[in-house]
Amino acid sequence: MNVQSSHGHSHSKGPQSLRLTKGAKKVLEVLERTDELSSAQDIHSALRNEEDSPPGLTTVYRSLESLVQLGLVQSVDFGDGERRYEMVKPGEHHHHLVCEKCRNSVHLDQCLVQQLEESIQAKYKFEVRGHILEIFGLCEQCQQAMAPAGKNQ
Amino acid sequence: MNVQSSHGHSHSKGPQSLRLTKGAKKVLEVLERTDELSSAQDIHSALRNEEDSPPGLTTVYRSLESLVQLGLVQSVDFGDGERRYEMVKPGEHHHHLVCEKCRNSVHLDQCLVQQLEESIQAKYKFEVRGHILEIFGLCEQCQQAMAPAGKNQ
DNA sequence: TTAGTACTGAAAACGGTTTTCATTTGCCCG
DNA sequence: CGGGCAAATGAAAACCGTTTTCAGTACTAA
Ligand SMILES: [Mn+2]
Ligand SMILES: [Mn+2]
Ligand SMILES: [Zn+2]
Ligand SMILES: [Zn+2]
Repeated sequence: MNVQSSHGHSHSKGPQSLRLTKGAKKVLEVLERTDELSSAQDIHSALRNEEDSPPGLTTVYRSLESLVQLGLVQSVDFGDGERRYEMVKPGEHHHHLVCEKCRNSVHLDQCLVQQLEESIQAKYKFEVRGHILEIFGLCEQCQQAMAPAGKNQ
Repeated sequence: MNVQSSHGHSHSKGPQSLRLTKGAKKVLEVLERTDELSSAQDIHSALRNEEDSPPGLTTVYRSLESLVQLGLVQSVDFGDGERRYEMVKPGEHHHHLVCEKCRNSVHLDQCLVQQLEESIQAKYKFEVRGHILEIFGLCEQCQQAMAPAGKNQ
């Protein structure tokens, strides 16, 4: 995986390609110091609160696209229409247990699907290339907070 | 699971509730005879091509909402911003292998997540309530169609 | 019939994302 | 130093699936 800084001018890809532009660096900085998942808007407003000339929302989107392609960031889909992003170990990915009550999420340390790829390949002759997997429910704290009192929702 | 016909007037839920309205029946008819996943728009245009007074798109959305709640239909999210729907065995659900080339999908017969719920519960004290899981790749035909000739995409 | 409620649908609103396009940036080279 | 030029940027508009609004209609019970 070949990560280069912007204006490195390697005579390669066309526009919108895999350079770490100024904007992308700022986006990455925000993600670096967050353990939670952030939407494009989250990132954008974080930057507006701290940068003197923050990148526009469009640039944030474009940066995220590059960062995902570079394997430094993954995009996560909770099915609520708003994509979230987070840093990952380069080239890796993971899934989550998302609490429906407090919205916190546990980052799983191993992918449940990867270890099934072979059997899927064998059984269905299907070449797995990617997948979506997110698990929803209640985290330990919210279970407890729910049990004693009258169940809230 | 208590499925009743519209205007059955059980003195229960408020509006927007779990009745099988005229519109919902038509929607269900469309889904009954399709093996593929259908978007709301798909269903809507199917109905416009065959009904003399087809339900509006709004009604299609509302019907799908009810049908999902009734457990007769599941909504599936491929992460492309357009939700799809399909009939399921009442109260059940399943996942798919989606071919990125021909867009056909294999309906899996067992849920990979359900059998992991216990261990997740044990390891993370997380109460699983739901999940998203879809797998993308290449179906057998598309693999073959790809291998011999110059690889298309 | 009448009154009350659920259902319906056209149009507008919504909200996240993408596209457009004119401007700016900054490296390259003469 | 200047242009020259391609990449990067951002404001505004477009997009597009979905939801909301609200006024009209259909149905049912009394
Ligand atoms: Mn994570
Ligand atoms: Mn299916
Ligand atoms: Zn995975
Ligand atoms: Zn499942």
